[in-house]
Amino acid sequence: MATIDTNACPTDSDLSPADAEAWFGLLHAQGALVREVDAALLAEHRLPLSAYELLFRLGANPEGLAVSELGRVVMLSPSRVSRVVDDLVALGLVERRRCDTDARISYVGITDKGRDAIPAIDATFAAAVRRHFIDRLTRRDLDNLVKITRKLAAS
Amino acid sequence: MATIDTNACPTDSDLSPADAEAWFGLLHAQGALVREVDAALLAEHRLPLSAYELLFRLGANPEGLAVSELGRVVMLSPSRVSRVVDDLVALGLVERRRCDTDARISYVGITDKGRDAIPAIDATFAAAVRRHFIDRLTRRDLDNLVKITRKLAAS
DNA sequence: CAAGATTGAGGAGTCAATCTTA
DNA sequence: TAAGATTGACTCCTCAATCTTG
Repeated sequence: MATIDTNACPTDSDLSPADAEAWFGLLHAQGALVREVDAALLAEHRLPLSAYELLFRLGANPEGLAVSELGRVVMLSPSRVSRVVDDLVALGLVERRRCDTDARISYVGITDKGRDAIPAIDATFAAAVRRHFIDRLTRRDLDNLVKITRKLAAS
Repeated sequence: MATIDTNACPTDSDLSPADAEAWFGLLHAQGALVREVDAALLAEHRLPLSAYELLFRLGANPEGLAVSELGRVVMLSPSRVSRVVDDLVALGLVERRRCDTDARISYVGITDKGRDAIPAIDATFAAAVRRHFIDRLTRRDLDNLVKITRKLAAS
């Protein structure tokens, strides 16, 4: 309903109605998507999406990642990463490790407990993403989306 | 860089690498997009993107919209709308109007000052959206995106 | 009681300032 | 001095509780 209203209202913007629909459509669809997946993770594991993404990246990098590297990978500021890591450390899923060659760096690595926890969390994540995103689109749609987001990322 | 790392790392997720790239690619590209447009609006008019969108919808509805309607159109909670409206009222761009037939409803309408302010604000918005989004894609990409977001919105 | 709007509390995220080490 | 991490103060946003009116 809201979406139809939004799209049906060809505003006075400098943007053409088609361009405006592309922008607001993306904005709103993606907002709804993130809300759904975040809510599923929160409900089943009390972890927000950003904590999941951090944990997931650390699972793929057992040697650990510096806070700033982690921030680049998940697109979060160092300060936010630092606080999410605090939370994950409190849960025992992750640990901070000293760097021998440069004491300024704080490596973050997954713990055994964290590694054990990943499959269940990932199942929740994957189910939500499939249900609200993947399964609603064709393979062709997804390919197009990847092409588009790659173009946008090349800035 | 960050994007390439992200995409190049074919995680252990239940999601296929292609599906994961579509999800995270969309997540990250859209996050960056919103940041850019929001920053432009903030820098040039001291208004966040959500205030712009409210103002813009009200410009297209001179008779005014109820707070809850406005929330549906811009995809914000009623409480958030209420506070953004506070800010816009303080700036004199918008006003609250009583509803004669149902005193529970608070209509929000644009003021003359608000109407006068729209063109400059919209120019900033449109320029930012073009620069970071529209101009980076082909017409075909945008059509595909609209098709995709429509499918996603039909939930 | 239910619906619309507002307020309070709190989560998620940022930037700027600070602390430590190179 | 500058780089990496953390902390403080702030914004944006939501949910739950409250107030008012139907």
